[in-house]
This record gives sequence, C-alpha cells and structure tokens, in this order.
Amino acid sequence: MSRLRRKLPGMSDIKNKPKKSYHHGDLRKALVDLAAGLLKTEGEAGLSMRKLAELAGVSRTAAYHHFKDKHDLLCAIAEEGFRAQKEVFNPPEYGPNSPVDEQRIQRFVVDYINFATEKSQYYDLMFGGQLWKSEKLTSTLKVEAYDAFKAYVDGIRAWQASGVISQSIDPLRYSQVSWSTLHGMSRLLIDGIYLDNEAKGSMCEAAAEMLWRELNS
Amino acid sequence: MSRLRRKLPGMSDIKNKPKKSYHHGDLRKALVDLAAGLLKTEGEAGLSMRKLAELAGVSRTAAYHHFKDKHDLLCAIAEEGFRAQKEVFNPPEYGPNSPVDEQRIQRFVVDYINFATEKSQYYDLMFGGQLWKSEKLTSTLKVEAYDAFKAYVDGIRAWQASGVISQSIDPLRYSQVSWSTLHGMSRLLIDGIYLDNEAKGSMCEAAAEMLWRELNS
DNA sequence: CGTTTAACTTGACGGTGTCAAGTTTTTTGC
DNA sequence: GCAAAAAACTTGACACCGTCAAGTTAAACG
Repeated sequence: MSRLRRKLPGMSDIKNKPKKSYHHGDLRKALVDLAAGLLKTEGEAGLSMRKLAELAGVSRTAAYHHFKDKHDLLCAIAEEGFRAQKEVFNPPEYGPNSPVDEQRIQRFVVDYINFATEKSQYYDLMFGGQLWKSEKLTSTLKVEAYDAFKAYVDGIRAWQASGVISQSIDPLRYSQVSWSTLHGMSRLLIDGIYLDNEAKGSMCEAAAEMLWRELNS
Repeated sequence: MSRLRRKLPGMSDIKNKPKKSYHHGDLRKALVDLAAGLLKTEGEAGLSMRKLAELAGVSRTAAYHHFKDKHDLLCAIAEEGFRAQKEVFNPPEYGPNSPVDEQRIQRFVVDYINFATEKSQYYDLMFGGQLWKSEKLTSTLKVEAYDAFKAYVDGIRAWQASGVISQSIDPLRYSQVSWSTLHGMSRLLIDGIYLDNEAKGSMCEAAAEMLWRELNS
C-alpha cells in the first residue's frame, strides 16, 4: 500500500548505492532472485524459506515481511518468469508484418522449448501444478498469466484475419492443442522422461511441421 | 531377497483371510493403496509417511520395513499406475486387426486423457518430474515405464508395416511429438492451467484430427 | 524347543513453514 | 527537531516432516 513512495528521503545514507530500503537494500528483489537461483541449482526440494534467509543474510522469518507465505514468494518468482518470457517472444524481427511461413513457426517452437528448458526454474512455476492447483494465484500473477495466453490466441487470430493461414481452423481450439504440444514437449524434456536433449532439435522440427500443416489444413 | 518364498506355511492362522504376513496382513499393499487414495484426495502435499502410518494403524516407521524411503514408496505407486494403464489401453476391441481410422485415433486420445485426468494420482508419478528427475527409478519401475513407451512406438511401427498409415513418417519422431501433445493436454487439464474440463471433449477431437492428419501426410 | 529372522515400536535428530511477541530503524506529523 | 507511528527485522516457539538407531514382539525354521 505504501511501498511505492520512497524517493526523496534517505540522503543521509553513508553509502550511496541504489538502495530503496534502509536495512537490507530491497530484500524483496534479492529474495526473488536468490530463490530463482536456488531453484535452478538445487531444484524445488532445495528451496526453503530458512535456507533462503541465510543466503540473503537475514533471519529466518525476515521474508515474511515481504511475502505472506512461501506460496506468495513462488507467485512472485513466476511473475518474474512471465516478464522474462515476454522478452523472448517479442524480439524485433517478430514484427506484425513479418512473413508467416514454416520457418517462422519453426523458430517459435525452438524459442518456446529453449525458454522452457533453459529457464525451467521459472517455467515450472509459471505452468506447473504447484501454483495453479492451489487456485490462489496472486492477482498480479493472474493478469500476467492470462495476458500471455491471450497474446498467443490473438496472434493466431491476427494471422487468420490477414489471410495467411486457413480460415477453417478455430483459433481458440488450435491454440489449446498446439500449446499442449509445446507444453508437453517442454515437460518431457525438463523432467527427463524418455527423451534426452539430443533429440530436442529434430523433435522441434517434427513438431513445427505438424503444427504448420494443421495451420494450413 | 527372501520376500518371495512365503507359500506353504502359515496354516496355523486363526483367521483364514488371505494374509501373507502375520502382523498386519500385507502392510505393503495396504500402504500403496492408502497412499494412492491420499494423493487423490489431498494431493501430493497431503501425503506424509507419518499420516500414512496412522491411517494404516501402524507406527510412524513401520513403512520403512517395506520401502527403503518415501521415494521408494512413490515408485511402487507409479508401478501400480502402469499396470492400471495397461488395462485401459488393451481392451478387447483394440485387436491387432481392428481398422485404423480417425475414429480409432479419436478413441485412443479420449482414453489417454481420461486415464490421465481421472487417475491423476498415478499419472503425476508415472510421468512427473518428482520421480524422473531423481534419476533413481526402481529397476522394476524402469521396466514398466520403458515397456509402455516401447509399446507405443511399436504400435505406430506395426501400422506403418501393414500399410495403413503413411510410409514417410518416422515412427520414433512421430511417437515423441504425438505423445507430447497428449501429455501436454493431460498436464494442462490436471493442473487446471487455463483449461476447464468442459473444453476436454472438443480438445480431444481437435487433437485427434491433427494427429490423424499427420499420420497420413 | 531354541534359534533365527522378519515385522513392528519407541526415542531421537535435524529439517521445515509460520505465528506471536519483541527490537531496531526509518518515515511522518507537528 | 522531536515524538509518534510505521516499517523492517529478530528471537522463541510450535507442530509438522523424513529417517536413523536401538529395542521389542511374534512368526518361521531346524
């Protein structure tokens, strides 16, 4: 409620590093980033509030002044993930007038799978049961999450409106199914189920081919 | 090592119920089933060795005489899941000479999604990161898991050999991609990500159509 | 029947999330 | 500039958790 107004004062600081807060210097952001790092290196089981606090150099329960509970922290990490994903999916060369061909789809599939597998510490939370099953997503996270899906469907719709893909497909239905394929492949690769990372390239190719064929059916 | 030879003796039992063990009457199976039930009703977070023991009416650590640790128990549950899945996927009408058409694919997709969503307490373990990421699957579980995937690929291969589907597809690649679609849809539905169960039917239809088209490309 | 062995129990240890109550530091109102 | 309010942070405690070590009970075996 009053977290945003902290600007003018604090000029009596000894150090002049960019600090918003007196005691630690934005513990909140530090916790989110540290947690993401811990998730990447040690996995979900390796992330505990207490270990996190120790890493940040604060006491066991300090984090509870920035997050209601652990679930709340995880939501914040997921949010960070959605921000990171947006950057990946909106590079300059994906302009609205760029051609829509199989190569374009191919590139998108590779980008999706790469983000999921390389930033799995985020992906696991963004699209995992841990948060979604709870049905208590942070309101800000909910916005990010639904915006992401909406952007996906709207992209398909726009292609259809401009006539570059078949008129006969249902954009929502196609979005759900194609995203299932991407999500499934991501999960299988992340979790190491049957597939190894060597198969990644040719699987992306095969998936893109199928999705492209369906777009033009 | 000596768990398999318990046959002739034990005729001095007072009750003649089917019991292998004196104290509890096959605690091992009871634990696996109770655990699966707990997973279904309370989710992964609701399953603890201690709660499980209390439910079974034994002491906290009794389970450790049947399972090395919690991970080992989870492997046993997953194994049970693979057995259940086999029954679903090998109904009498799926004979080797049954026709391969879009309806056949459609039915398979529905069967897969229904198993995943209705028996999610098994599915989560069979194809979830919890066990696979550990890279320490029970040897018996490994067999079941790889047999399941092998059966899937072999099915495609057989169809191709008998000429009912296109010769140009790579069975392994197609298996990986199509299974990604099924797995992804399962996960999205189970975890409640964007999709609600009302969309299930038409999503299965759309997925089956895409997979069928690709089979004949 | 005595010995072995398997099943089960009790006690303990270090780890977890989180609440309640206190302490310290900054911001704010006059 | 100073007291009051508020925010950030700490310490203590509680109820869980997985699991190990040592003990107890009961069935199986020779």
